[in-house]
Amino acid sequence: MNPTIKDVAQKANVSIATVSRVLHNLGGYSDKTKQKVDQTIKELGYQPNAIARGLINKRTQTIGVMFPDVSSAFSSDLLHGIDEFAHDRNYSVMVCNTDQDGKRTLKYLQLLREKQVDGIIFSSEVLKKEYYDVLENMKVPVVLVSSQTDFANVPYVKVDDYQASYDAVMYLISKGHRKIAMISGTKGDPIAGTPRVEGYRKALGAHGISFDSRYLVYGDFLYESGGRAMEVLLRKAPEVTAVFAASDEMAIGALSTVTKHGMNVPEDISIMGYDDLRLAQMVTPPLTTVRQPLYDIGKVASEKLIYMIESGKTAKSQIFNHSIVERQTVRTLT
Amino acid sequence: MNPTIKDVAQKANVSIATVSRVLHNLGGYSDKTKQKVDQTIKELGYQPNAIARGLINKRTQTIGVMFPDVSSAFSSDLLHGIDEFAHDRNYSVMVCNTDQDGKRTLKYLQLLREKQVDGIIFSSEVLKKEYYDVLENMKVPVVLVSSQTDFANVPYVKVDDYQASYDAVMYLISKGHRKIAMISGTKGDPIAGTPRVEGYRKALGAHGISFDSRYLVYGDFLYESGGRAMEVLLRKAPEVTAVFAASDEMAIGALSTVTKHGMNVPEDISIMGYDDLRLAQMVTPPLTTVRQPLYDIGKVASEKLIYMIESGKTAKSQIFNHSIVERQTVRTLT
DNA sequence: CTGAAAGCGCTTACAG
DNA sequence: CTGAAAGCGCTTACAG
Repeated sequence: MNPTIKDVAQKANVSIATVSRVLHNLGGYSDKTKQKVDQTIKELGYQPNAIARGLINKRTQTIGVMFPDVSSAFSSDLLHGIDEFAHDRNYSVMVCNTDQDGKRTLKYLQLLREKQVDGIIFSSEVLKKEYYDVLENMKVPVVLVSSQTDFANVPYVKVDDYQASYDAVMYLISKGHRKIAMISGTKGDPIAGTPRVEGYRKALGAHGISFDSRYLVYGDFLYESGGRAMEVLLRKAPEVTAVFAASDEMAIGALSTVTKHGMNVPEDISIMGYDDLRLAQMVTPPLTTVRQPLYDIGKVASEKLIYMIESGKTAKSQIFNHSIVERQTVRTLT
Repeated sequence: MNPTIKDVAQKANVSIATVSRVLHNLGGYSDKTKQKVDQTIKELGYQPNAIARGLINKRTQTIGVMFPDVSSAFSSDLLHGIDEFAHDRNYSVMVCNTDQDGKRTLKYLQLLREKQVDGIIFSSEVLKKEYYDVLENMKVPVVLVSSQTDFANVPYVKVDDYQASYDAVMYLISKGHRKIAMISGTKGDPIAGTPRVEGYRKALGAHGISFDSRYLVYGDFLYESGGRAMEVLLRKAPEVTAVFAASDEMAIGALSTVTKHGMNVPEDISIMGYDDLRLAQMVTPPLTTVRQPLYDIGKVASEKLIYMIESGKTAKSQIFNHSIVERQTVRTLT
């Protein structure tokens, strides 16, 4: 058995109350006492038990984080940022992989509740009513990452998807493109789907380019779907000069199939991605994309959550700036 | 305040002992009692408090996982597997990002200890004596992933790095290559560095190919270093026909610089990676590589750890099978 | 079949 | 400056 506060109290000939006081620098003891206690703590190698402390304080100093897919580059960048800030403030983070499955999500929420986490970060998924209900019931602060919700005022931190998409397409137009296709993410996705499509259409409209439904094809954000989408584009709309994909993975999928067809990027067709994951720089040619500062977003989400936990107030949502990272997959048309 | 066991006891007109019993299906109560209790649990929306339970059981049902870099594709695949199994068994997982920093690692270890985790998975890093000491002191089971140690018998789960590297180079030789360079990971790394270099040398030797020190260059497993390494290879040993990199990232870095120099893979030079991360399939041409089943490794590590926690016994180490995934970056020389 | 009580390792009024 | 005591929300002998 590891020593408890009782053991040090005994050995130091003081009460456990006193040990607790010096442990927390609460004052109200003589220097001599403090020294004695400090020393026997060292001798015994005493470590406080956060569980016992948590029971009485009703604070566990741990936060829960829910991802649709922990192993995606997207989630893991976020997680890195979240973890960084949390640990700085002496919070631990528990991860949960929802697999985008409602049952699983509910089960994890339940688990996090039983474990008495102090707050929850909910990432990249729509906060359904049923989730919100249990969250509300748990009475812990929640912040959304790359997501939003209409239920109540749950703060979120994300990029302006509509605007980012708009800017991306504007960029393509500024490079002389007019026949611009889009590979969208999951159809109907209210966060990373629809708003990006709207940004695309709006940018087109701003330049009097009419929307051609053959130019819009749907994927699911993943690599394979980008490749498939590009296949249909090549077949149905070979005149397209540029394609904007709603994720880097899909953009890279598109890039692969273009190459597979013996064409070159950007000479024959330009491709633009979304996210700026690490792999955007790793492909050949390096991908031009719109960047979301995922690590920072994670950090700030963590910061807001901990602020809410410790202050009891609610935090303000925050929209992060996106930016266009010019690399080598977009050609200027003359 | 959320309701406690006391509240349900009161409302159901039984003692908390009885509530606890029906909660755990311990038997020793009438059907009628069970029904009454079950119902008021539902009515009150009672959820047990795992913290209180943990205090008394000395089990928190949570495990800690330490990664040098949570945001790497490598770590996140592992994490996915770990999380999957753990949650299946109703364990939560706490992640820690060590940044490969000794101070940080020690700090996290301390944190995990205070939080009373039931066990720890230590990934991709050498288990230094100082870490081992505190781990030993914590008296919780530990399993190593993609790592090994000489201290005591801490079980590990990994691939046979030496053999995997040997097989990779043998594969290259079987394709007719004899001038084979290697881009190694961090020099002196006892897990993913040295053994892979040895496998390389051994395979060469097996075919009477003498080792040329100009053909061996060191990186740090990351993309950029692979590119740099390839630059020196191109300059100092342009006659090389194939290069084996000790990580997919480095292989892809090499691939980029080869392309940048106007050469083609695999026509002008063959490249082979190590890991089989998702991105190996995403680059063009898709990377031939040696696969480690990271997700499964994570899962099994989780399984072993939980086995140790629950049985009190120690688990056996396990070597996973690697395999060669043939894609399109290796050419047959005739 | 059921309850009173001790106890897990702490913190925090309260009293002196 | 210091200690005795209550209590956080549970589980588990022990007794009946």
